[in-house]
Amino acid sequence: MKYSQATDYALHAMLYLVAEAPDKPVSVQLLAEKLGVSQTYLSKMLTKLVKAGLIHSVSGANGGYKLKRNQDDISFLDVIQAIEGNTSLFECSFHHDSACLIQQVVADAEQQMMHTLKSKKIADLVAHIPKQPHDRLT
Amino acid sequence: MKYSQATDYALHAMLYLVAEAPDKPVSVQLLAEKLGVSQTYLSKMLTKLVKAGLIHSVSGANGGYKLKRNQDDISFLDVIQAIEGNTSLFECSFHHDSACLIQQVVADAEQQMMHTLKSKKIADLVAHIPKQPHDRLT
DNA sequence: TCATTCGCAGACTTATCGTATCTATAATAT
DNA sequence: ATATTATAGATACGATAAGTCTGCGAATGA
Ligand code: SF4
Ligand code: SF4
Repeated sequence: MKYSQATDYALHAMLYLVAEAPDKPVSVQLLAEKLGVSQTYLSKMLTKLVKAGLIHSVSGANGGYKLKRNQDDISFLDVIQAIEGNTSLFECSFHHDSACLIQQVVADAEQQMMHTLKSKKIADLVAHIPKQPHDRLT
Repeated sequence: MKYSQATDYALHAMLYLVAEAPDKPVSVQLLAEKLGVSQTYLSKMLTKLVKAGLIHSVSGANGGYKLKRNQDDISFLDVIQAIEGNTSLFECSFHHDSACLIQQVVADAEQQMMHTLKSKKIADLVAHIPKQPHDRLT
């Protein structure tokens, strides 16, 4: 049970967008090269980020992606949920009359995690990184 | 990104073991019937619980499974980790020199969740359930 | 205007993992 | 001994993740 690799890519891409050029659009070509992943595949994740309202896309020549909100508003939770969805870790297919106590317990615990992930902003990491998020090799 | 259905089965099985017969062994046949899942499949999860030290198995006629520890010592986290493993939600394949800040953030958040799951005991739910954990239908 | 550059969307293939079954084996009570 | 029960391995199936290919539409600039 792990976050998908797509989340990994998305986090690194956001990290780059925040650290490098908050205003100027960055092409998927450059991002894909930095992360060592194909353009078409990475674009799927970036599109998800767009639909989640985290970034903004501009078509045409010299286009690319740039941040939509203030960079301090973008949390880890935002990125993770944009990719992984916002379904609970525990969801039973069988619905019965009384409320499910098991789901309740897991949901409560998950809420703790989400709270922490929401408080952590992408920009928080940038400060600790010398120049820019390193290129991924794998 | 969801817990596997096996975790669902394991939780319900543990719930039954705690609620019904903490001492007398319960056969996988009975448990499987209650949960609506095949014996051979459920046995795999129960074996994992055995290896995790949560329950004890006794072979032979009138055998089955019974709790190993005190029932108040068995937390949700114990069961979940027995099935899902204890790997972090976020693990990058690429290891570089400096520590990974992303993994750090997610691990911290996950720790919050684990703390809650550890404080919640299986026995806590039994008190709220009228007679016994209901049979699963699906 | 026209061609180039770019993001977007859908169909598609492949790999991986969860789910589930079957069978054989070992251990224990009667 | 025989029936009963857990355990382990091999195997098959299905769902989802991972990745590719292709065409379309929007914007730029020459
Ligand atoms: S108690 Fe919760 S997990 Fe169990 S069958 Fe009911 S809804 Fe599903
Ligand atoms: S920063 Fe972390 S997630 Fe990114 S490549 Fe390095 S180890 Fe992997």
